Amino acid sequence: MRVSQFFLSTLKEAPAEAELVSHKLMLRAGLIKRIGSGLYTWMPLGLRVLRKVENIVREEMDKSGAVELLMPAVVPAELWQETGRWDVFGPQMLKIKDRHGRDFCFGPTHEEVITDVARREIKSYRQLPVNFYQVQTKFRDEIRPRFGVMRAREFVMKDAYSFHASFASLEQTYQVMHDCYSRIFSRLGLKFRAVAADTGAIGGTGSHEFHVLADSGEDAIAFCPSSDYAANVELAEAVSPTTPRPAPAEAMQKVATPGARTIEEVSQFLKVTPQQIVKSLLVVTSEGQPYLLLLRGDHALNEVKLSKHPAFGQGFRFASEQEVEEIMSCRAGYIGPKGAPAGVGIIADRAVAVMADFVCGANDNGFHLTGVNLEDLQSYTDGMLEFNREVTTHDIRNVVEGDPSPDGKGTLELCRGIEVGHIFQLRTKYSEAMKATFLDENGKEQVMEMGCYGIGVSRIVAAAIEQGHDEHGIVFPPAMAPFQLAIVPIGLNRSELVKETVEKLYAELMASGIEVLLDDRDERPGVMFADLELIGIPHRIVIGERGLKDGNVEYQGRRDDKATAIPLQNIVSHIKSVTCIS
RNA sequence: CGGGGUGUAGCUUAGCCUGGUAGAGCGCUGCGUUCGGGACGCAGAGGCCGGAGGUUCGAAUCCUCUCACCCCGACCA
Repeated sequence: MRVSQFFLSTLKEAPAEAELVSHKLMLRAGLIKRIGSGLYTWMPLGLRVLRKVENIVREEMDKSGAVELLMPAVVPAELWQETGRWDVFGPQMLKIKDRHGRDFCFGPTHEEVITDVARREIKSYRQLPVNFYQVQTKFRDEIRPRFGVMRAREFVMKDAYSFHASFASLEQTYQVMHDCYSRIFSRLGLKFRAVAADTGAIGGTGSHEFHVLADSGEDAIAFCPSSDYAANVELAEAVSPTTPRPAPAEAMQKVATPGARTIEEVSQFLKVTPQQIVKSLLVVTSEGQPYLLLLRGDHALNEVKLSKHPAFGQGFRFASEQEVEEIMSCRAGYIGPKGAPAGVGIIADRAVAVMADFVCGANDNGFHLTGVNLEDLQSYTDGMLEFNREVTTHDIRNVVEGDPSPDGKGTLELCRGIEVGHIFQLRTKYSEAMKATFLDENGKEQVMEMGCYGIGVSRIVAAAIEQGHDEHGIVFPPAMAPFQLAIVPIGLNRSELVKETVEKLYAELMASGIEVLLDDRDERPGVMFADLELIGIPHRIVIGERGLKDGNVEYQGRRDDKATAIPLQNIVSHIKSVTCIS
């Protein structure tokens, strides 16, 4: 491809809307153009990258025995109503009406559609298992689209759905997909990690997320360096402390702490560490029942874990400032378990159960209690706290670095990741709701087991840039780069020798099956270098009279800090070897 | 949806507080000089100052309403 026939639109400065490196670079390199919030045009250069990703995904899916189909992007409401998700999915679903006033949505995911296909097509266990997939544009009306295509409303997703005659068969395919995903991300040249995950709105049992590791990632991952344990922090269990609760050593005292409301303020004011403070949070369930949550001062509430507690299954929210005052008769910042009104449930994190001589709010404006022990609250029996009401201990916090690994094989570390893939064992959630059944060997009707497997194709492009960039621009992994090689002629229209050499080499490299971008703009060298580095082409050769008079051209890899002179007659084989084309 | 912020040329922005003919850099067009790391000179094109209403002799500037976008939280590939 010649630049003069292609379309590059690079920018020297990043548009102000972009914050994240990958977003800035994608805009500067002209990969994407924003058309509205969370809506992007993939420009020719960006589309080449997107297609590279899609193709690798397709190849590996096909190799793993999945079969491609394509479902409609616009889906009738009835299918969603069958599973109840028309309402459950809520405003995240873009709902539309046709000219007859019938309801449709722009598909945010396709479990319903594929299950409808399966129940119509599959009658016998002999047709199972089967794994369908598609690469398609999805639309999710995100509350807050951001970071360019990282969290866009319209995005490209590879979604696969498998159907099985037995759970054992589902588990087998699940493992095949797990391996398939690992191969996909390895081939794409990404540093990634598979982690145990929460199943979220999609539902089901077993689930793993695939994360591209990057400091800017939106997800926190807990992993154990001395074992293969890895889980999303949303899920990672904070195990019960094994150390016994120290014996109480202090007497409870009420102290004035004027103006000190946050953990930080209280710890500075009283000269204690956050670990010695119990943090009290007031939440209200959707039924209106208030609960006081107790956490160690340096720990953070895990809302996903809390929502799994039976009392919070229907949802909960933090109490507003006014509600705190109404319920606790005291301002936020000074509330605590001692003397909390009857009728307020109390749930303590496991870590609180082994704290002694701690600090907590006194339920009196401007006062905290020090030297508090569970005995002071009332009586204490076997991990179950009792005082003016029952207090239960649960795992409701995020794990922190240094917590013991739940597999008992060391301590946890934390890192951040960008979720680019997610696999689920759906079991029969959808097949049951939609009556997707088959006849087994005995002629008996059975509900199909299902799995589903998603990859955020467009997100991968952003994630790869997040992981691969330097001060000059994008450093694409070769598998995703829009072109493998850039040819930069110096003085294309001033030197017959350069022109001839370049044309000959370009033809030869193209014939070798290498994706070459020839910069025939006759720009000044600096302009060409800057553009080609910005767009992340992995390999570059520079051809100028200076080198040619010694019979050389220059080669430089995108990550190399300087160029190497290569004799002209060797350059094609050199390029073949660095681009791994034999 | 709650909290914070920003809208001036394709991009980055000055001007706004204190009302008086809208400026710059990059990019773009033409001519010339340059030519191995985002060149230089000259000449140009390009703006309903997000939109609507108001105050005023006069509004980018002050007021009201609206729209869009960005950042922080809950959602997710």
